[in-house]
Parts: sequence; C-alpha cells; structure tokens
Amino acid sequence: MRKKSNTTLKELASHLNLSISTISRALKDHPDISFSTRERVKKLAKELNYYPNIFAQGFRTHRSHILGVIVPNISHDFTSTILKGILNEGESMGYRIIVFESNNDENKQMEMLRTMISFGVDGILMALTRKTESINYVLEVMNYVPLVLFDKVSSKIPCSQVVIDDEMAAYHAVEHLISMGKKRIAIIKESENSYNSEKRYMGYLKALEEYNIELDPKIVLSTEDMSFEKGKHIGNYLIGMKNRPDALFTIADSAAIGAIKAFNKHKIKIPEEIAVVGFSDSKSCKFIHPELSSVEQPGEKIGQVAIKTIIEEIENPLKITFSKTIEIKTSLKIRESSLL
Amino acid sequence: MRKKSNTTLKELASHLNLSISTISRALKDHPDISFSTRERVKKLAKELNYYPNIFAQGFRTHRSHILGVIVPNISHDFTSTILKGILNEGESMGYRIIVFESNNDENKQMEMLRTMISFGVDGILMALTRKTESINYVLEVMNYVPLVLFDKVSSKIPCSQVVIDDEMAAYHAVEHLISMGKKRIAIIKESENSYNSEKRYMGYLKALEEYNIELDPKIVLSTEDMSFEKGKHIGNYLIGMKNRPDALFTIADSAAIGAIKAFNKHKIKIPEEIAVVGFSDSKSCKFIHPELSSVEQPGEKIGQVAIKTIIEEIENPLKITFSKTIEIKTSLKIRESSLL
DNA sequence: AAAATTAACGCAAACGTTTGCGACAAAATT
DNA sequence: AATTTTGTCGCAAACGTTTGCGTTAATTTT
Repeated sequence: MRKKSNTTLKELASHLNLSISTISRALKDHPDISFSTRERVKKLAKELNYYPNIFAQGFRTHRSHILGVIVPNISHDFTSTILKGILNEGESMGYRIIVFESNNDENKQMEMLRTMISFGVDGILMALTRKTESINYVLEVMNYVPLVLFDKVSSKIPCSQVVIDDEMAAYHAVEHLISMGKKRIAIIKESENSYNSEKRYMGYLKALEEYNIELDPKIVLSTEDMSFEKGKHIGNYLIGMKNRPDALFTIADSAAIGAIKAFNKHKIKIPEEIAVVGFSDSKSCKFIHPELSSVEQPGEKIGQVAIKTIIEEIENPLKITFSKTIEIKTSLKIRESSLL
Repeated sequence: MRKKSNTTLKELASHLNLSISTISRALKDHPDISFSTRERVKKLAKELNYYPNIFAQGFRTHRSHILGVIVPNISHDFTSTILKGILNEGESMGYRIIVFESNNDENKQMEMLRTMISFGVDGILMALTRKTESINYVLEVMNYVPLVLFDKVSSKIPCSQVVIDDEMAAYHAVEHLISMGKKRIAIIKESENSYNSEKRYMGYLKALEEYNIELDPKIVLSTEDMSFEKGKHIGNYLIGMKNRPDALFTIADSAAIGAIKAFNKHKIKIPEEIAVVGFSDSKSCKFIHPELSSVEQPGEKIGQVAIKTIIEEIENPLKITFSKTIEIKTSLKIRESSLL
C-alpha cells in the first residue's frame, strides 16, 4: 500500500501503443503530435493519475522550478509577511519554494547556500544575516545561480535587490514628529552594523539637520536586539533623564511598544509629553494604547517583487547583464501615539 | 560565467584514475574502499567543490530528503513559530523543507498535495484548512507518502498527529477564572467547524459543569475570523449587555486583545469587572495593558515533534503500522488580565 | 508524374548517481 | 602448497525524462 509507485511515461506508452517520446511530447502540446493523440494521451494520463517525476525531469533539463529562500528569522512578523508574498506569487508562477532559516548565523547562511546549489535550485532569494562580513562565498554562489536580495541587503553584492528607501522613510517619520512641534527627538537603533538601521539613522540625522535641530548623542540609543524588553528598558532610562526628550523614533515597532509600556506605567502622557513613532507597522501597533504610529513597509509586495525579478532573471538569462535595485514605497501610518 | 556547471563523479574519477563507482562509495564511506583512497577522494572533492547532483541522486534512489509543509497562513504568529521548529529540526536531520500556503482554500490544499507527490517529497506535514470536508484525496495521498498532521488536525484521517490537549487547556483556563471568583464567563469561539475551537469550547463547557455554573448561550459568541477587530466589536457588545459577564475566555489572543481594547476605552476595570484569558500566548500578550493571561502552546516544540515523527516514519517504513497522536503540554500563563 | 514538403511518430542517447555482481590480488586458513 | 577468505576496486544496468534526428506515409508543389 504505502509507496504506491507513480505512473510513468512508459506505462502510458504501452497502454496506447505509442512510443515514450510521443507521450512526452503529447503532454507538452508539441506541434509534431496530432490533436487526436494529444487528447488520447492526456485523457489516459488523467485516468492513470500520471504526474511527471520531477527528479527525472530536473535531472534531464537542469531546471528544478525550485527557488530557495533564506531568511534570518522566520517567526519575525515582517519576515513571514514577505514570505507570504513569495509563496503566493511563486505558486502562481509555477515555482516551489524551499525555505531556510539562518538564525543570523553567517556560517549557516554559507552552508545553506551551498546546499541550495547542490540542490539545483533555479534561483535564490535572500535576506542577509545581521552582519554578513565575508561576501566572497556569496559572489561564488552567483556563478551558479541567480541571486536576489531583499530587506536585508548589501551594496557590496552586485545583484538585484528589493528594498525600501529606509533613509527617506525615517526622514519622513522624524519630519512628522517635528511638524507636531517636537524638538528633542530620541532614537532607538541597532548597535551592530545593520544596513537598514544605519540608513534609518541617516534619515533621522537628515531630518534634524534639515530643520535645524541640534543632534544630542545622549538620546541616540543603540541596542543589539530591538526587543520589546529592551524598548521598555530604554523607555525607563529616557524617563529618568534630566533633560527628557519629547519624542521617540525607533527603527522597529517592538522597541517602540516596549517604550510606550514604560511611559504608560509612569503616567507619561503620549503623545503630549512624548510622541512615539515605530517602524514596520506590524499588527501589534494597534494593540497598544495609544495606538502606535509607524512606517508601513509592505511585506507582501516586497516578497512578490523579489520573486518576480528573480524569475525574470532565470527565464531571460542573457538579457540581464546589469542588476537593478527596486525600491518599494513605504507610507507613514499616523496614529494616536504621535497625533496631537 | 553564469551557470558554471557542477563537478561530477566522473570528473573526480578521471582526476584520480578511479572508477565512478569507487568515487561514489568513497564519498559515502563504504567499507569496500580503502581508507587511503577514501581520503584522497574526499580531499579532491573538496578541492573541486564537488556537491552531488540531488536530482540524479533522488532520481536514482527515490529519496529526495525533501519534506513538504502545508499551512493555512504563514504570517500567523503561531504558525510561523511552528515552522521555525520544523526548519531548524529539519536542518539538523538533513532534510530540506518546501513550504506551501493553502490560504484556507481546500482546493489549493488538494492541488498542493498532488504537486508534492509528483515532486517526490519524502513526507508531508500539514495543518488542515479550516474546513476540510472531503478527505478522500488526503487518504489517497497517504498511499504514496507518509503524512503527519499538526495543529489543525482531523480524527478522520488515520495518520500520526501532533496536537495539544485543547480541551484540557481550555478547561484549566476557565477553571482559573472560576478560582478567581468569576461566575459569569463569556467565550469567543469560531463559528465554522474548527476542530480546535470545538475542543476548546468543550473544555469551557466541562469547566462550567464541573463547577456548577449554568451555561448562558447569550455569552457564547461565535465569529468566523477571530480577528482583533472582531474581538473589539464583541467586547463592545458585551459591555452593552444588561447582564454583563465578569470574565471572558477567547480561543485566540487576537480577539482577547481586541476585547481588552474595547473594555479599556469604556473604562471597564480589568480584571476586577471583567477578567480576560486568551489562547496561544503570542508575543502581543505582553504588549497590551493589562498584560493578557493566555494558554501557552509551544509552537517550536510542536514543529520539532512533528518533523521528528515523520522522519521516524520515513526511515522505518515497516515498523510503523499504527498511527499515534502526540499531545504537547500546554501551560497557562497568568498575567494581569486575570490576576486579582 | 516526379519531386519536394509536411505531418506524425519512433529511436536512442544523454543526464549523474547508485548498487549488485564480478574480478583480481593479497592475505589468511587449512 | 592448495584452498579459502578478505580487501579493493571496476563493469554495467537502471532510474524516467527530454530531444535531436531519422523514418515513413501522406500531402502538396512543380
């Protein structure tokens, strides 16, 4: 019972007294095969529940119709949304998706890339680990198979990338706080060399400069994990400052929510005393009170665009000689936490 | 440059003046091959960056070392946590994971199962769509490849299943509310035939009965999507009742959080006036104020156990003639929303 | 009517790996 | 010394599909 073996072309052939090659072509609507036999073959194939053996197929054609995806952390809200976009778009384009989680471990990331190559994936989509230092092995991979980066990217890797304009998005978020009359705006960012975090910090700096607000390093807070707990901790710290900020911008929602919890506990009025804006517009922005303003980055869209570009590169290997960077539009969702 | 082709056994063989079969065996530590040549082969393989062609391998051995996973919604917090467990455990067991999202569409689910079969996955892990009505095609699939269900399961399908004891978990949650002195306990559950929801409802009923509390159908609320918004809506409804409940149990956190938001807005004291307990212990339980009590179901553990059992069944196909149901322990996380 | 074209199909090689079997020499046993 | 065993390795088939090329008969063109 178990391991009922699949019907093969050979069986179909013997049933219809045709050759294997005719069957193969008939199923693919090859013009050499007459309409009537095409129909007969298809009918029988359906009856006998024929499905091509993908291994034989991939073995022969060197095409797997499998795409590999590597993400640092799959249970991260934003990441799983991107994945959703990749899966659904892949599904409709006839590609299967094989998922790896690097857990922000560069060695694992490297090993996974190798596995994928030997696996014969047609292309690789990847969000880099937090610090990806040696990129040589990534370049090596690109000799075998097209690669597209998304979300966590690197300008050092010459391939197509799907990103948001982190700097602009942060700029607008901070600008919004300024327009609300805030003058002393703190920021929580990542301490490690995170590409996204640095860009967002740039946007923060740019906004301050644009509006002639002096930068105070004391309210530029860095943390390595941007967690809810860290946000709470830093929130408490801010409250205790002699010269307390009147606004807070964080490069991740979780930390913003943590900070709000701290502010609430100490009866600090939001947004009157401190306004808060987060980043990513995760679902939980609406859970907290007051509801958190945040920069929306459309994860599904990012996933869809990423997979579309890699399929484009797979299916037109010659055409693509240059790599492009695609920026997905973000939008600032203004809610109670920053609306006076 | 692109499409540099992979080293093959043949190349290794000609480099060392050995036969292909010797190379193959050497790389697999076959005892027939002397230690010295084994080492020589491995050394060269590393130098020439040899990786086996998985298609040829799978084609030959009928083993892919790929496992298929179908989930209804990947961006669901709990689901992605399970996936995390599956991916990490799979990684260490030498299996690759191919992920499908059914979007709660049974037709899609069916099509995906078929795709997997033709794909030659070694096994399938699946959480069923909300209503899976015709199970014949699932049974058919089991003729080809082992199947393990998790989270959203069905007793009608004779295969191993990894679940939690929904009924007991709900029972304890409600019991806890009762022990806090609550006597009029509302519930929000799913209206569609959801296996989990029904089980949890059973637990609710059981607790009421056990403690001689009469069931009031007016405070048994059903909704089809258990969203944050629905929770808010129902929360408002509960507030408006003449005979307002003094506690609320929901079979999902999101709805509980929505309800809390509604209660907060109307200055209903939690837990004094209404205590609340949710289900799943998602991260956002700590985001809301007051922090939400919830039934913790360990997603990573569920994923790990699920993949372990299917690998067990794959690698010992004879031994397994019966299918087992594994229950993962839950625990009630008591927080401010239900602690007087 | 002869030649050329077309339509419909079959042959057979190739893809890279695994594996049962056989071969041969060296070593161990009688 | 003759036999058996052991240690190493090679041969060749097989897995299911695709595809260039060849074949045959029917059709069209000259």
